[in-house]
Amino acid sequence: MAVETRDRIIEAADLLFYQHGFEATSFADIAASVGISRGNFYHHFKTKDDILDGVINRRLANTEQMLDRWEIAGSDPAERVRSFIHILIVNGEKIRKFGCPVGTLSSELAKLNHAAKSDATALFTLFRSWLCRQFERLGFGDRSDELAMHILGRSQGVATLANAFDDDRFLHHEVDLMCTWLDDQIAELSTENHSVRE
Amino acid sequence: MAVETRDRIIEAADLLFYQHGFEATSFADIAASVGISRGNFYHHFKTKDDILDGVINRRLANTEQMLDRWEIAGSDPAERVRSFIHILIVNGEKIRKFGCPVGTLSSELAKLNHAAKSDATALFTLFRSWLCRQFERLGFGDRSDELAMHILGRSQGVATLANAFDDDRFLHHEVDLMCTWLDDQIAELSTENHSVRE
DNA sequence: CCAGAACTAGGACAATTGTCCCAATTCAGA
DNA sequence: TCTGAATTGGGACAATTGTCCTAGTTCTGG
Repeated sequence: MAVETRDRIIEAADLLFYQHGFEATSFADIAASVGISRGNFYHHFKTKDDILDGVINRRLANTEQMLDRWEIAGSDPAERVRSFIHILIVNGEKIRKFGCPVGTLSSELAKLNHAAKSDATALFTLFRSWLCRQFERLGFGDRSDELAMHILGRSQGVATLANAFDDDRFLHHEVDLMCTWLDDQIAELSTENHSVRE
Repeated sequence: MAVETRDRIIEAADLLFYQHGFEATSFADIAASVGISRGNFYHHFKTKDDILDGVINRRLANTEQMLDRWEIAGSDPAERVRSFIHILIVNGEKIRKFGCPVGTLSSELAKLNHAAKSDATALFTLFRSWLCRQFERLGFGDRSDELAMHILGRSQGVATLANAFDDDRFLHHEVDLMCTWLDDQIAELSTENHSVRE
């Protein structure tokens, strides 16, 4: 069936774009990975940019689904933010090899001046607004987006260095620091509220 | 003279690799930028990888020089670390457009499985050990490398997000946070020392 | 069962890639 | 000034790129 092949192409392209980058991945590479002929591509995707769109949309959908799952998982917002932080460990091996899929794609598209750069940024925005929502529920009000960006940035930096140095210990240590930071923020917030009430 | 041309090639390649990435920059691009013929390249650089080596060595030399300048600038180690943090602001415009030169190159070479990846990591190591030295002088002992990696990671994350969102306010805010973090670390350290003495 | 749509394989196409050669020019040293 | 090395420009080269076409095959709805 058509949809199956299309999905298989996107799935293979997703992986290859992540592992080797968008520019460095050719039609031939994807075709070989899927096991279909190069020419067959044109029927499913008119241009390479179309495949990129497909890949980004797939990532957007998968990410949204993951965040939704965490949201309905019942645990408190702080626990959800911890889930986000722990992606670094869950995907630790891949991150050490290829970096963060979101950050590296965004960087590459920025350099290529690619039209889909804003779509890649939308992936970041998905995490950003989700994190922001969690902080709002924790009572951080206007500071929520700031905190969301902070933790998003921290994980990006950890991914970049863990990749550069292939360092698992660093990754774990920084995850601990981020969790501590989260606890501190929550603790500080509650003392603030106390002093406001008094 | 030969050296002049060679340097002009490396300088142009350095800029293009930073702005558009290594893979996306062709011989023709560099030649056009320098204003010499494509064929003339072969006399100076046998392969594209040779140019990359030249660029990385140039960056290594420039970085070392910059760090040395900061080191002899007389101010205390904390001030030096602040100098490092403020690169994010000094180079803010470029970073928002193209990301961190060190981090993005390192990521790209990791994905390309390129032989020069370790050389790119050496650029990180330059900053890492320099920062480590400053923390040691501040009295952080065994924790110095940890702190160096922490601040290195923070700035990487800030660069990635400032680039993705083209956000100058975020960049400035995070720089402030990093400086505050540094002050806190130093303050905590001095109270620790006090309690040890008592 | 059959017409038309969906799909596939294979290759053509011009453009670009990194690499390389060669003839012309410039330069340095005797 | 003369010689040989260093440098340069203008391509040639095969390989690969993204794009596109065409002729077959498979599938589906009536």
